[in-house]
Amino acid sequence: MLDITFIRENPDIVRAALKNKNREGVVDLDRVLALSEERKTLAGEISDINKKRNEAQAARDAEAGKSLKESLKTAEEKYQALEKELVGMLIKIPNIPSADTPVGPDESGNKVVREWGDKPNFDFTPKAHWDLGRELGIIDSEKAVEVSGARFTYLKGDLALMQFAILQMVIKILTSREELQKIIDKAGLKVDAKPFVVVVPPVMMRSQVMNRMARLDPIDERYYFEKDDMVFIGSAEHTLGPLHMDETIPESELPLRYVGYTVAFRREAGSYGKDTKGILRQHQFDKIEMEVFSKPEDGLAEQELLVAVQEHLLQELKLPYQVVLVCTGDMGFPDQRQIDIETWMPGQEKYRETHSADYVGGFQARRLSTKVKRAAGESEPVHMNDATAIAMGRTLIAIMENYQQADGSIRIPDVLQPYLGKDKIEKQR
RNA sequence: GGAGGCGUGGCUGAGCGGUCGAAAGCAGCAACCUGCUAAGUUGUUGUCCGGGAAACUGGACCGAAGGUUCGAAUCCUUCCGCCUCCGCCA
Repeated sequence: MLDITFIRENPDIVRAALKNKNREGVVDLDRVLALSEERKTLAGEISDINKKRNEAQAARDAEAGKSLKESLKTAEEKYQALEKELVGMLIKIPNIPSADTPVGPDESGNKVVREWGDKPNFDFTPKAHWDLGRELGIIDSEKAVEVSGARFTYLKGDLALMQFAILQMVIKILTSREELQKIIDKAGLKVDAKPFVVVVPPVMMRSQVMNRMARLDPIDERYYFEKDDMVFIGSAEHTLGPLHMDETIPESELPLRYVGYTVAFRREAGSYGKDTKGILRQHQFDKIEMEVFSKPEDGLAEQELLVAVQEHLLQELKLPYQVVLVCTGDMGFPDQRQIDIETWMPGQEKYRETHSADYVGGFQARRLSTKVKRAAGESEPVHMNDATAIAMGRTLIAIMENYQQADGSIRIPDVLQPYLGKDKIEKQR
């Protein structure tokens, strides 16, 4: 949610943001501004009534007390109705894109800012991961369909082990001040190398808190348990973000950096028939996610750090990728700036999205009520960043397709070999 | 799942219908004092919203939302959370 004061002072910027997201018809900004004025006036009236009421009570004036009680009730009911309508509209207003975000209608407007790595040259026709997976016996989709339905798979044997190897590699880097310092130096950044705290967060949460995270809509994308009013998370970000809700953090303690490992659930409503083969688009996949709480002025630099971490991980795995600055029409609702990384998938001859880094500013913190206490004494919403460290399924795909050999086996990336104790994946059952 | 208990300021904890934004202690801050690794004395210290240049001032806040009452931290209802015992369980 945006700050109402900001909206009042910058209606044109907000109007532009609505236009970019095709939400002009969804939110009547003039109504929002009128409501906020009305709310202010009414709050003053309520305060006055309360003053008189306190006086009546002190005088034990029953008659005046009764009548004031009535006026208070009327005023408060009006205030609540107004507040409800106002907030209902406020939460439909997307965040304001950063100055360097390209303007565009959809993903066609995204901008590739850099590429890394050489795409592999094969002297044979490279296979897609679903064929490799089936032939090697490390992905079983047929049985998963019978047991769980479409968009579920069994990862087996060395492929499952590779997932754990990646997890260990990533955790080792993110918890090491020295490793982070190397990444920071390499990227030419000026941030502290404070290590990430490892978290295993809940995968279910109250729908109400998900709403405060501005991630409940569209509800069709969530697995929702009506009986308990709970939703499955679509990312560790959803339960890492509220880790400090209703808290005020002294600025000396920031930044707070977390890395969470969870399964993520996506209903994939509306993507029927898209990417149905293999493990690219699953209802369930494991993911390592980073979440950072920072001072507002450090938010963009923290995003740069998260992107640098993502790039470092892909470079360690020697996977070719491109970094994409996501445009206004394609970026997430709470995002101020979104940077995606797409990794080369030779079996499909395409770059596919494997990482996303979302800088949301104070957009989520405002409703979560996570604040920073400045040294001078005042407090304001903290700024938040969330970013993929590794989306397991898609990273496994990239490794399988980039490291495939003429004989149908898959070479294991050098950095992962120590964790797996071998150098290639061969046919197994 | 059954039975009982409890949610008060940064912490501990009193208050059980008006004199309560709330005792006391601890912690914090300031001044004074003191020669031994810091103690003592005194004063002071909650958050949020509005008005004011400021001093200051009006309002709200005792888990949350409703209700009773002229008046609620105190009584009632619902919800959320925590604790103890029993049952069950990884």
